[in-house]
Amino acid sequence: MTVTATPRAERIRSNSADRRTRAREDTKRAILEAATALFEQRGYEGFSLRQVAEGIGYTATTIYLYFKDKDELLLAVCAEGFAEFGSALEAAANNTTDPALRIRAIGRAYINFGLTHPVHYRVMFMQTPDFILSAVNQPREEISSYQVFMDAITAAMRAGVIPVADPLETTNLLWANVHGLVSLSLSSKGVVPKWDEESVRRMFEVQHDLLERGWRRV
Amino acid sequence: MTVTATPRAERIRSNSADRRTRAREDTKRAILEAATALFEQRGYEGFSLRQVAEGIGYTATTIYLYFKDKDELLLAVCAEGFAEFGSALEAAANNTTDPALRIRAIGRAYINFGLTHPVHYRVMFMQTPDFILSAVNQPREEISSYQVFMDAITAAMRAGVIPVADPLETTNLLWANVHGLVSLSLSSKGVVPKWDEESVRRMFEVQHDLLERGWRRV
Amino acid sequence: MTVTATPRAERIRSNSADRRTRAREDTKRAILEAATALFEQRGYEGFSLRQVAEGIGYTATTIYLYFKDKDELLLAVCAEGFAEFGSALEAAANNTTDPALRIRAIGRAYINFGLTHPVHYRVMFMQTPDFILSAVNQPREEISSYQVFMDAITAAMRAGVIPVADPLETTNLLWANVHGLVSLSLSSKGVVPKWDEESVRRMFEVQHDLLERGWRRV
Amino acid sequence: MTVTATPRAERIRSNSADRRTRAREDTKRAILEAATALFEQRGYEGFSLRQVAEGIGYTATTIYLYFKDKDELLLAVCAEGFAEFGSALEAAANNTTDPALRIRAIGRAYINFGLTHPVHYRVMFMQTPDFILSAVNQPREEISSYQVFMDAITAAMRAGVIPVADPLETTNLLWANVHGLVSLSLSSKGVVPKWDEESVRRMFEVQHDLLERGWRRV
DNA sequence: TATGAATGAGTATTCATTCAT
DNA sequence: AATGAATGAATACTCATTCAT
Repeated sequence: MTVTATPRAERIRSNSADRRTRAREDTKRAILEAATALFEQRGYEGFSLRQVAEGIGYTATTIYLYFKDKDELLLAVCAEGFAEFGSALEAAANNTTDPALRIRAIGRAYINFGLTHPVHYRVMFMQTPDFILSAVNQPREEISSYQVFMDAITAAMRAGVIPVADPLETTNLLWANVHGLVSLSLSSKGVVPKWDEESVRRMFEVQHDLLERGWRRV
Repeated sequence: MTVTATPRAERIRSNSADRRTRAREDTKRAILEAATALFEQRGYEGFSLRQVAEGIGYTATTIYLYFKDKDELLLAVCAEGFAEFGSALEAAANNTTDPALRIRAIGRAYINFGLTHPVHYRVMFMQTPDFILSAVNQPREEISSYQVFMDAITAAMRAGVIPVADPLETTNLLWANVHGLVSLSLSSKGVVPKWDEESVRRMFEVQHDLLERGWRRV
Repeated sequence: MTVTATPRAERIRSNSADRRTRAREDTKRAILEAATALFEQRGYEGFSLRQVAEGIGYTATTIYLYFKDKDELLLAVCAEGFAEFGSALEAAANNTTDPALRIRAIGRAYINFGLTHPVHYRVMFMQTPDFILSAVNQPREEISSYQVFMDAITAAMRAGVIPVADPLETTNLLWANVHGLVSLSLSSKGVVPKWDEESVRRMFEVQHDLLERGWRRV
Repeated sequence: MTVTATPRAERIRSNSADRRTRAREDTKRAILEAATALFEQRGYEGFSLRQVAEGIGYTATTIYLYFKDKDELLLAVCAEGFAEFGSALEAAANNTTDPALRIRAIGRAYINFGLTHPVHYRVMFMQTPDFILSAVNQPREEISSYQVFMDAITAAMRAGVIPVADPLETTNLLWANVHGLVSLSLSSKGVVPKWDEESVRRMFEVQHDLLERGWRRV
């Protein structure tokens, strides 16, 4: 089979297919973004397909061409967030081999993700567990990021950097620390002073310094 | 208190007015309680005037005689939450004079409120500030509890129990710590292990121990 | 307690209540009739609350004030038909003591009901059994009329007027005979000749004569 | 059949046209069969173009290339039903020359068709005539089966097997008898006892026996 | 010939709200 | 003070149909 110029018809078909695929993905992306925004604004129950559709100038019906139903759309929104979140945490973890530094780096990445993806963060971590639970058959990316966190902690325990304790509970505790900063900043920015992005980053360092100091020779 | 010669008609009118006022307040209270119960049970979106009314044997229409609309009723429910929250924090603060202990006590009270009033907590601290802000005329009880927190902290700084730093930021940090535990527990209970009530209380003590140790070695 | 003139207020209240009750029943009746007509025209699946409502100038929502849901409305339609049908059959049965005549009388009443209540008849006997079955908890009036039929038949068997055979099957057979005439007339009037009301009544007599003659010569 | 000198181009065109026509008819047939199957399975209202299309691996849109709209497809399905029904009756009629037996055979064929094609039967004989009548352009196969019935009856009258009477009315009566059995079985199976297929066939024989006995020496 | 995208009308049902009484 | 009737807007979802390709 020689490399002939692709026949015209073929080329056209292929281009046309390409274009269609691209258009399809664009639309899907538009829906996803509108959905994310609305979900963040209104929460699970306040969320409506109609409004998503209106937001991007489509009919509600159209959404069904891209997502099976409401839940599938919402799950797609979450999945996206979890994927990116997991990557960010892993990248941070792989950036250093020092166990103490690694934990701080993960924390920083966490804070950073929350501050730069407020909408996704809200969707992922500030909703009733019902919704997430309903997606129980889906592969849980969420868990993967939790694992990154916990691995770093057990490593630090083995290295004697932090006192040995129940790893699950320690992970939860650290997670809660950063989650507290991020989520409170999302809910309080503009209402309570000193919840701007810069303050939050600074507060994280203070919080983590205190932690490390507390861990030392418990 | 002598029986002054109030004219009979006047007395009747007044009594009747009293009775009416009392009856009115009773009904209002009944509605409020039913609303709170439903609210705690079904959450913000699952909440419906019809069901509130049914719960106390009135027509949905009747509620409009006591509250302008759904939002006003919901705001009243929230206001009650803030009031109770503020009282709980104040009570905890007044229970001891030791500055360090007082901070811990406030934290405990905070955790306790969150765990026992999950739905209220959600609405009060885990939503876009829009809804709360829309209650512009309401006195901001929220601020008052913030004040309790901050007062305890500045006192502790003066007493040398915790290192001197920006009081606002320190308050935010402590708030974030407890908020992290409460809110993450609300979102993760049943999904991630060790987020049951007991674990959260235990984790709070650990968290606070670490903090105190960290403060001591600054 | 003397017969005083009823106090004015009382009278007004009572009248007003009466009027309301009457209005309510009128509306309910209107809905029922519109529903019956539509059900007959379009069958179970083609039937829609919206159209019923439009037909009588109400909003679809209004129907929910009178009937819990679609099924309750449809069941009411059927119940009505079955009640009247049962009465008609019983009346006919009680009109004579002669066993043979009684059977013929019941048949005539059956035919008469079908011809004069075509709409109800369609709803009651020409739909998928699914719907009727779904009403399984409802007291089954239908059965009562079936019973009238069967009682007359067993009596006739005991009297030696018709040959002894399985009563259920004999009932089914007689029922099928009259049902065939009625239902075919409903589906064929205007399409096939000789399916007008008068012909049907005449055909019933012929059919029954043949039956009796057949029975006699078994 | 000699190979005449059709020009090559012409031959190609013609073959190609043939092939296209054949392909077209194959597809049409496939659609029709899928439609019939779905129709038999889900009934008139449960029937959806989307599902028909899916069943044969085409898009819903494709169906519009073969049938103008949903109704046209449904009418085609019905037409097939009428055709098959007519054939079945004719076949039964031609199977014997004995006038009495022929009538019974036609009846049996009728019962058989109804029991084995319940959904078709429903649409053909248990609906308001509107839908069928709307198929004005369709040749009325229905009539042809009616004719088969009536021919057998007039023949039987001439042969003295059944008493002479108005042929139309006699046909209607016989039709009603079998229709009663079939249609009541369709509506009552599972609700009323003894309406299973076997009972119906048995009841038909009983019914017909009685008829013949009634006819003898009226 | 076949398809993918899109739409508009339709379905049952729920809810907040208004109005006359 | 309380209610019953009624409405209009909203919800998720399905379907027949059209159009450009």
